[in-house]
Amino acid sequence: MSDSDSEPAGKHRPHTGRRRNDAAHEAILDAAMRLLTTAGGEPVTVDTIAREAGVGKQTIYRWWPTKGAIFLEALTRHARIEVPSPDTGSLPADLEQFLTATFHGANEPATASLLRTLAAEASGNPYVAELLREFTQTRRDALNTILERGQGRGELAADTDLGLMVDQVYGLLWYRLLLGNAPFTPGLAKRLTRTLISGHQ
Amino acid sequence: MSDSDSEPAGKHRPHTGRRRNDAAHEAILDAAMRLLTTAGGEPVTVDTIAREAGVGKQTIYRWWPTKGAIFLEALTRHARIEVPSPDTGSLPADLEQFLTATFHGANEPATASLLRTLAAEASGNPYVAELLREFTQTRRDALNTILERGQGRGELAADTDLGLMVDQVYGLLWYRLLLGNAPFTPGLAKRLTRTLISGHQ
Amino acid sequence: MSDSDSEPAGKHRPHTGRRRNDAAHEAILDAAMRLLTTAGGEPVTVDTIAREAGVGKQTIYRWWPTKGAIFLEALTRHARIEVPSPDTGSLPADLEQFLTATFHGANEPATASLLRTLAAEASGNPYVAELLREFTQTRRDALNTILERGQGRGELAADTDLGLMVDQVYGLLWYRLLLGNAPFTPGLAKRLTRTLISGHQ
Amino acid sequence: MSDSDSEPAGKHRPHTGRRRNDAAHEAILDAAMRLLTTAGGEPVTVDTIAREAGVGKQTIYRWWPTKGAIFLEALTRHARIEVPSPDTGSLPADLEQFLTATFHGANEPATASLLRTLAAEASGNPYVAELLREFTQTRRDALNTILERGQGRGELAADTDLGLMVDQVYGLLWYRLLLGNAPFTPGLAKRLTRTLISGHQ
DNA sequence: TCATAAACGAGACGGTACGTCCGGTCTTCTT
DNA sequence: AAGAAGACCGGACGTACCGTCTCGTTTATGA
Repeated sequence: MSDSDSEPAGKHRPHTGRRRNDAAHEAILDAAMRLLTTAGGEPVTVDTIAREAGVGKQTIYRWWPTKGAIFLEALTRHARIEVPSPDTGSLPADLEQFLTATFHGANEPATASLLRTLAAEASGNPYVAELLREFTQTRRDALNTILERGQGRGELAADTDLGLMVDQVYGLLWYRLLLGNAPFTPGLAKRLTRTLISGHQ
Repeated sequence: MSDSDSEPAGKHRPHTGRRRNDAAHEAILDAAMRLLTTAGGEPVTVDTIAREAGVGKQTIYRWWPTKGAIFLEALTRHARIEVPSPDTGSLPADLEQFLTATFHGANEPATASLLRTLAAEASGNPYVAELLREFTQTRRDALNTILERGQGRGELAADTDLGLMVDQVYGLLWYRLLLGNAPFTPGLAKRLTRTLISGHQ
Repeated sequence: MSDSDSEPAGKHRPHTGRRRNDAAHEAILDAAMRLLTTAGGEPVTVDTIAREAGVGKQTIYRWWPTKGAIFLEALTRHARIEVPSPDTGSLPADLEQFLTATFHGANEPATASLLRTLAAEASGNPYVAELLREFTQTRRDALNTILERGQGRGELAADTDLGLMVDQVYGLLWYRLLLGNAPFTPGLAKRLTRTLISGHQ
Repeated sequence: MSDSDSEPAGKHRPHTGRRRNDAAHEAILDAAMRLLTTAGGEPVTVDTIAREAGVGKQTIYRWWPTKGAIFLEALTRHARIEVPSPDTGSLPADLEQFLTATFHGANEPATASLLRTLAAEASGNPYVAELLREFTQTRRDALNTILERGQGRGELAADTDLGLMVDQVYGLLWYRLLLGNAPFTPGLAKRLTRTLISGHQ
């Protein structure tokens, strides 16, 4: 008694009531991804996700404000295999490694579906757009760090617009992902690396 | 049939039935664009377009198979100010001119809204996706022509992957358009031109 | 042309647009009744009605504000077989005839289901309650007319509370209907007639 | 194990554990009635009752199987002021006394709300319907006893259908309660008494 | 005095129905 | 035949409520 009463920092009550069911949480994310990849033509519905996850719709809306938010969390969870931030001492090597990993990830059907769907949800739903922006920002930051290191070593001109380089990378990625006009072939990372670096020296 | 076709002088054809009303046609496209640009948060509905254009819904579906198709025609009409295919004899000059015009167009709020909306419609509607792909292809072809001319003059390496270059341009365009993380500043065309060419020499 | 133009009172436009689909209208009422009678335990859903009627849910909500309103219209349509207002010159004869018809109607499973369901909807939905009140009022009026005639002939005491008599009739009806503790047997009309009249002489 | 199993005389299971909280019990019934009478338009929810009573929902469902059961207990508790079973030796006197008490109870707003709500819950929930039937049965029995006594004294014809008389009383009661078309005025008991008895002599 | 057991407030959960919204089609009358 | 008006089917949306299921806490025994 006196313990809890005297608890000086006693800021927030210890949470009473049933706690969030992590199994349901996971089941929802799993179901969302599974449906995205399996259902080729994909009006993936909230009801569908709920049924597939064996979950009540309310449970979804309790934790995610929007369908897009579900997909985004599925994406971040799926992509937790961290983007590498290689530091070999050589910009071309670092960059190629980064690009290889990035394009490899984008080649996974699940990831590709998620990104496509998220882009669709983001338009027309500012909240999802913001979430997506935050997600991409961490990727942009990682790439930017690599470039800055190279620039520090003189591998890029001092006045190089690093933001432009980053956009060229992710622009290519999203463009091919969304328009689907060309695949991410194995040699692409090396070719893009060469092009970017010699373009910005 | 032959009646209407042979009707060059178009004198007095019995012609029962009303002819296509071009005013309505235009009103629809105008309304679509107006709604896209004005309505900040934009569930631009077909009903809304119809009402705004003072037109029956059926009149819309008589001429366009899908909501996305309306937007696409609005886009092409709006962008009929033809993309230039400059031929100055110098690749850097040609390219910069092309990019300047392209980025200038993308900076118009109406165009930007249209492209964003179309991207959204395209996902989940394969037909619109195809239309959009056709639209972009003409742009890609124009750019490709410029690049081939430069390559013919030795301004690009013989083994340059022109498709990659094109994707780098349009990737940047769509990326900044959709993610909205950076604007199309005046100097961008020149900077990108320099970067691309020296990257692919 | 001139007909409609010359229409002198021509107050309101002649109604443009597609007209209400009477087939759908009927199908909905039919489906509602069919479901009520067949589905023994009957949370008859709006979706169910829509599906059974082969109709979009919106079509239902366009014309009826509430589920209860559907049932009420189904009831009035079903009960249009007018309550008789017999006038034989003898109150006992008139009353017995009226009661026989009334109890006969209440014995139909469809009617009984409708009345039970409506009573349920009426509680908790004031609008339906009002509709139901209006419906019952016409029945009360019919009975009241019969009684007044008898009273005019001296078959009932001049100070008889006719409202009470009416309530005794319909009270019995609804009570047995809702509580279901006793059926409407053939002799009931005659017995109730005798009781009421000798009770109010 | 064998301990508890072998316990054949199973006399007094000691009952360890916290005991039922009567304060909560009462709070729930109070809250239910308060909400029914105050909340004019009344989707009186279980969650609402729980919050109003300062009680967890489980505490409600531990003691009552259904929302309707709560209301029914609230009703019985509220109506424990026992229905009198007067025995003055005169049927008219007994009956008038009984009716006066009954109508008086039905005039209380709380009782009226409870009965209306219970009628609603009973439809669509057979269990509540059964509970309600049991409740009304005790009232019917009381009235029936009075009538039988009178019949024994020759105040009613020997072949009188007592069940019909009872239904006439409770029919009137429920009808006016549910339809609300007429109040329970002070003179009603006397008038109904006279009518019923002279109707069934 | 402590272990066991039940009841408690809180609140998340699965499920079902609700009433609304939109896309694309169909129907009516007018032009 | 084409147009404006607007009803239609289908199907997803997000909310509300019911009755169940955990949590951690509190209160009563019996060992």
